[in-house]
Formats: sequence, C-alpha cells, structure tokens
Amino acid sequence: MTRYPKEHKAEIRQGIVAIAAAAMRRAGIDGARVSDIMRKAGLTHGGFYVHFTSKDDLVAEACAAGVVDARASLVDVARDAAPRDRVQACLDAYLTRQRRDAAGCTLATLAGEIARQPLHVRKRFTEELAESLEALAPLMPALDEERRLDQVLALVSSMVGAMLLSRAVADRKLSDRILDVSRRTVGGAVEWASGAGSRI
Amino acid sequence: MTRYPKEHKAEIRQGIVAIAAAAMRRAGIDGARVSDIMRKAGLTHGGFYVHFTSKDDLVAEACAAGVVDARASLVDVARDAAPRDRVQACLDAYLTRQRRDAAGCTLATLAGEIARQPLHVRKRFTEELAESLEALAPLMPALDEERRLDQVLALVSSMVGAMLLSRAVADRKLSDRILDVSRRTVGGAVEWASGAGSRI
DNA sequence: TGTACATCAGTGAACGCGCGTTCACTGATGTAC
DNA sequence: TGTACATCAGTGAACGCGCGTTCACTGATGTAC
Repeated sequence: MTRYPKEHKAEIRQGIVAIAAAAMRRAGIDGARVSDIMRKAGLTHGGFYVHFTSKDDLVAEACAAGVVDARASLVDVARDAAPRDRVQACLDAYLTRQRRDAAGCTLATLAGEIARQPLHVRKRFTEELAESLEALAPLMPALDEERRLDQVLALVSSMVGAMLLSRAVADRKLSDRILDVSRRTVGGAVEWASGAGSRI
Repeated sequence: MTRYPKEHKAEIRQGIVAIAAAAMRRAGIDGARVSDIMRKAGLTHGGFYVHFTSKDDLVAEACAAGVVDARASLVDVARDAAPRDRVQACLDAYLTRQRRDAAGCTLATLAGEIARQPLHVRKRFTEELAESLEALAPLMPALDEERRLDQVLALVSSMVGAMLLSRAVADRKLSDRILDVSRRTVGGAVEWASGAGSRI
C-alpha cells in the first residue's frame, strides 16, 4: 500500500519473526501457521513471500530469535547476581511455574522439533545457541575457561530437561516437583563441572 | 482376510503401536503417518480403524509404549549395577552417541510435542512416566523414599535435557561435549538431591 | 455331512480439509521529463 | 510545477498436495439348521 522508508521493510520482517517465535513456542513449528502469523502482524498471508522465500526461511529466523530471547534474559539475571550466586539465580529465574505455564522457552519447547528440521535451520539455531553459551560462560564461577563452558552446558541441559518434562506432564504435583527438585539440585552438577566433584 | 484366534487382533494392535512409537521417535508425532505405519505393519491404511478410533488414540498408546521401553532399559541397567554405581551406570548407558544418532528416546524426542497434545494423550503419557519413576526410585542410593524420588527426577530431567540438546545441535563437537559433560556431572545433582549438598 | 448365512479383519478408492505457495492485481509513492 | 511512468509492499482468490478419515466391498472362517 503505502510506500515506506527503507528501514520499514526490515522492521516488518523483524515483527513477523518475533510473532512467529512466540507462535512456535505455543503451537510448535508445524502448528504455527503462516496465515495466522501474518494476520497477527496486521497483514495478509500473500504478503509473506515479500519477506521470506519459504516457511523454512522464517522458521530458521524464528528459532534463532527465540534463542536470542532466552540468552538475553539469562545473561541479565546472571550478571545482576554476585558471582557465587549466579548459577542459582539462573535456576531460580528459569525454572518457574510462570514460565512453564506460559509459552515456555524456545529451547525446551522446540529443540525436539528442531532436531528434525532441514540442516540450514539446525545450523542457524546452533550458531545462536553457541553464541549464547559463550555469552554465559564468562559468568560461571569455575577458574578456567574450559570448565566454565562445561558448567554452562551442564546448567543449560538440566534446566531445559526439567522445563521440558514439567511441561509435558499432566499432573500438577509432579510437574511442580520436577521444577523444584532441579532448582535445588542442578547446582550440584554445575559445581562438579568445575572439576571439584570429579571422582575418577 | 483370514479369520484368526482372538489374541491375534491384540497382537496386530501391539505391533502397530510398536511401529508407531519408533516412527514417532524418528519423525515426530505429526510426521508419523498412519499410512506409513500401516504399510510397515504389512496392512493397508483402511484397516487402521479396526484397531483404533483415531490417530490420537494411537498416539496415546505409542507415547506410553515409548516410555515403557525407556523405563525397561534403564531399570535393567540400574539393577545390574552395584547400588553406589547405579546413577552413573544409567548416565553411561543413556547419554551415548549411538542413542543420540539413532532414534533417541521417547522422552527426549517427543516430550515437547506431548506438551501440546490433547489431555488424554498427556494423561496416558504421565501415567506411564510416573510408573517409570516409581520403578527407578527404589534403585537410587538415598536413604529415605522421598529423597530417592527426588534423585530420579533430577537424574531423568538432566539426562533428557542433555539428549534433547545434543540431538538438536548441528555441530558434532558441541553435541558430543553436551553428552560428555552431563555424563560426568549429573551425578553431582543426584547426590545433592539426596540432601547431602543442600546449602540452605 | 452339506448348505446358507453371519461375522469381521482387512482392502483401496474417494472425500474433505488445511496449509504452504503462487499469481494477477492494486494503489500509494518516487522519479524522469 | 505538472504529467506519465516505474516501483514495490501488500491483497486475496485459487491451486496443489498430503494426510486423516470414511465407506462399500471382499473373502475366509465360524455357526445354525
């Protein structure tokens, strides 16, 4: 319709990506329909192909955007805490009933589907995930760099697993307990990842 | 075609469920097509509705069957190990490259989708999962019953998260490292779940 | 013992629906003369 | 300064395909007489 300045197209595209990321968290990759996403963006489905070559193209962007969202909130939480409390701060911020009952997190809700996506989607996701891990690593308490990356991997894996299971389970008590237990215990794994607990 | 003894129908149904569980692990719930599953069972798609009222019906059964498979292998592994080594034995048996590169495990590959399934599917899944956790709990090292269940929850959540992420990631090195780190460190979380590591 | 009928797992063509994608078109703005 | 044309984000009807589901039919077996 109206002719806009050059940045406008990029902004619209960004908006579609953000809406898609949320829709995918809620309904899954297949369940997030192009027409619904475009309607939520205030457009009609035909205009989609002005911004993306295919749904796959959008999926790759939206997965990446979802990871970026998750990263931003975790990094903020960790940075605001004292070095020794950062792991626990992440656990407390992430493993909440609110996050479980809301859309959740891209990692927990979509990782299973991403594993089955075309390679370029998985690569885009992996890039962004790797960058997130690198952003979190310096905030971990271990003394050397490699150990800090180990700590992040242990932390993130465990958080994601707990969120995933607590969302799948149709039993409030069990679901709550999964979150609570992991919130209390994952710190132990992260501590071991610093080398302290290595038994062998 | 041929008229079979009464048990035959039940056997065919079981076969379809097993084939569906494997297909779902590989292709996801939506990706596992009724016609493909029936073909693999040696039948045509029309006969499906002699055994199930809908695909949902099959999905519920197949999710449950997938959890039962996972439970059986973990319980066997744990029981064959000395009490103190059971947690590590589960980690070593589960977090393998082979399992990652093969279909994986129902929990890691399907939990994200299960969270979006109709309630009766989620309930069926939850029943079977709860039973699995109860079957594993007595094999955990903590002294009291509640703590043992906590240990199982911590163990399973972390294993599932690590498997999920290692499957999603399109970078061999990172994927391997996720498995390796969790194999080494999740024991720390499980130990804390026994009450030993509680700092507060 | 032989014949007619009921049963029921299984067949495969056909249906309907939803979703991604295409395409001819619109209309507001920028640009050339 | 005014007019004709190019551009291009966006529209919405239509297409094609795949998948779950239905349904009239098959044919082997069990059962009643």
